[in-house]
Amino acid sequence: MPKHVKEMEALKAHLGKHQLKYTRQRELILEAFLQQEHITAEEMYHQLAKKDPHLGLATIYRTLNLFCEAGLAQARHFGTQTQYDNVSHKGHHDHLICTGCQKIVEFENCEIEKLQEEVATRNGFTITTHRLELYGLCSRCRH
Amino acid sequence: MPKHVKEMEALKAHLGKHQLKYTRQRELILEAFLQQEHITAEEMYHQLAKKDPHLGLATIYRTLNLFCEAGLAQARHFGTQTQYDNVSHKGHHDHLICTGCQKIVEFENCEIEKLQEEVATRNGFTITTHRLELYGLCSRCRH
DNA sequence: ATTGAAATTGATAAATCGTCTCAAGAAGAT
DNA sequence: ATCTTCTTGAGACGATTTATCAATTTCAAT
Repeated sequence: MPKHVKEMEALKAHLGKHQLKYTRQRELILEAFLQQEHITAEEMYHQLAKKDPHLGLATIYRTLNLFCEAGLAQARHFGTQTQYDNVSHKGHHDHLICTGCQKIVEFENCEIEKLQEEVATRNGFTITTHRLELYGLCSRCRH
Repeated sequence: MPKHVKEMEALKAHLGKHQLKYTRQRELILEAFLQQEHITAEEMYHQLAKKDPHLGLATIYRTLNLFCEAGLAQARHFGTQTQYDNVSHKGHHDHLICTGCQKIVEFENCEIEKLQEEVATRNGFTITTHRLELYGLCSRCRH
C-alpha cells in the first residue's frame, strides 16, 4: 500500500476533472514530491535521474505546476529559483529575508499560526496553507 | 524645498559610509523611485527613458539594489519579476485568499505583527516590511 | 485486445530576467 | 587641475523557466 493515498486521489480527481491523464511520470514525480517539504525543479531532476534517467526537466516543471493547480503544491519565488512547497506538510516554516544580502533564515512560530487560525475563523475561512515572509536587514547589513 | 529630503540624506549617508559616489543617475532614479509604492526595474527603465534616453537598464538594477542595501527599498520576488518596494510607504495589510473563488479579504492584526518583531529580533533582523497571505476556502466554497 | 483521438513526453530552442565585463567617463579628494 | 577611484552604458553572459513539435502513451470505445 503506497504511503500517500490521499494526495494521489486528489491528483486523480483533478486530472479527471480536466481531461488530463494519469501517467507514469506524474506518479513518479508525485511520490518524490510528497517526501519533501519543499523542492526546486532542478533538485527533483537530479534526484529522479537515478530512477528514470530519461525524465525531462520540462516534464518536472510542467508537473509541479500541475500540482499547484491541483492544490497539492504552492510555488514560491525565492531568490532566482522557484520553490515548490508541499502543502500537506504540516511543519510549515516561514522566512526571514535580508533585503541587503538575500540571506534567508527559516523559522516556525506556533503562536503566529494560532493567531492566523483565529483570523481565518473570524472570516469564515478554513486555511489550507499560508505564506509569511519578513523582509528586513540582517545584523551584518544593518551597520 | 525638494520633497524627499530625508531619503536623499539617508542615501548620501550610505554612500559616504561605503566610499560610493553621488551621481546624476542615482539622484534621478531615487526621485523616480520615491514617487512609487513599488516598481520593477523594467518599468522604471521605460519611465525614465523620456528624461534620459541613455540611462542603462543595468544602472537601474544596480541602483535599486543599492537602495536595498541603504534600507530605502526592499526587493520582493513576485511572479517572474522583482518588485522594488518603497519602504517609506507604510500602509500595510495582509490577505486571506480563497483558493476556490479567488476572493480576497484584507485584514490587519497587531498581535501577529508584534510576534513577527520578536522573531526578527531574536534572529538579529530589523524588519522593514512583510508579506502574509493565508490560503484556504471561504465558507461558501467549503461545503 | 485493437483502434484512434487526445494528451503527454523528451529534447532542445527560445524567452525572460538579472548580473558581469570592460573601456570610457564622472566624482571628489588633494 | 590632477589623479585615483568609482560609475556608467552597452552588450555579452548565465540561470531559470516556458514554448515547440514530432514521437509516444493513455484511455475510452470498439
